[in-house]
Amino acid sequence: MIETERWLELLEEKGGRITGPRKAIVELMVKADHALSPVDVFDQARSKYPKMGLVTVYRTLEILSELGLVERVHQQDGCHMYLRAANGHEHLLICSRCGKAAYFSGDDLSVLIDRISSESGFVIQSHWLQLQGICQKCQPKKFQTPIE
Amino acid sequence: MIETERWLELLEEKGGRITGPRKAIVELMVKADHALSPVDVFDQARSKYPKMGLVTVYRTLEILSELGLVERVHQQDGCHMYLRAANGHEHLLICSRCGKAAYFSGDDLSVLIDRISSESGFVIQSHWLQLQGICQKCQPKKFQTPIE
DNA sequence: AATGATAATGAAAAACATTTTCAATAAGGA
DNA sequence: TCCTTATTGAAAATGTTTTTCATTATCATT
Repeated sequence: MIETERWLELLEEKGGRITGPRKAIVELMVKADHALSPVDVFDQARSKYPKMGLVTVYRTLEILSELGLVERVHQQDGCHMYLRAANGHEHLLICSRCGKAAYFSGDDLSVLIDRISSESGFVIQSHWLQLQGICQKCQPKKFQTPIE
Repeated sequence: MIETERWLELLEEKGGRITGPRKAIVELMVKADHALSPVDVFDQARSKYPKMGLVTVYRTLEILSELGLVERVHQQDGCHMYLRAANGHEHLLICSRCGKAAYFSGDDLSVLIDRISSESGFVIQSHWLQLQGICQKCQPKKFQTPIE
């Protein structure tokens, strides 16, 4: 649970208060290994903090996002899921069926980025590399009709 | 305008009808070099087809998207812009200020993908590589990167 | 421990974005 | 030209996110 503490300390350093709803959301996001929508977070967090409001989930995800601890996940069927942010040069590998997340590193895009920068005249600010696939658990079900 | 014809032919082959609203939207998307929201498309397309409804824009973008001709653009401040889809192994370079799009190629992620696939157990379906930056027009002059 | 300033909360309402419904229209084969 | 049916626009519905505001709770200061 050391990671939870770290997130809460960062929140505090930024001038935020540590509250019940925030603790519940942080605990949940720290250990989430599947992308979660605000409503997913809301539902799960209410078991720890039943008075939780959905608005607080939105607000807390925004703060965690500003702190770089959480990131919105981009998927072909929408972009309203959240996940622990990638650290350093990690990139996301995500299951397009169940949202299971894995992180990988090992690419080196710096040469490419330098080249594109000078060819295009753009000042490159960030890059985004993500792999979509089907995780092991979902593979036997690959040919089933997707859940609606 | 040969590209416009190609899009319309693909639409027709798919069993769709070629209509005024669709022609207006296709012409616009073919030559768009900035990411456009459905409302942007709506506004621009109405100059060619004043009766255009916003719903038709949504529907047409969806069809063009199914045909692989148009793609939703993912940006940190939202994912409701559209752009001509990348062809083949092209990837998108987008200005985070004005939405100006450029495409690049020259990466080879296949080795990385094979490695991640076997390490993670995921069956990799697709990959997304995108660079975010500031285009030349949006840069303060003193920071401009000269094009080579 | 009690106090007080104010940050954070939840509920309701508002603001957006997108989709569905449906009657009227128009595309394009017969 | 006719006829079938895909397409359209308007309105309503749906879904997501943000704003507003009165109440509550945190935590620095006593």
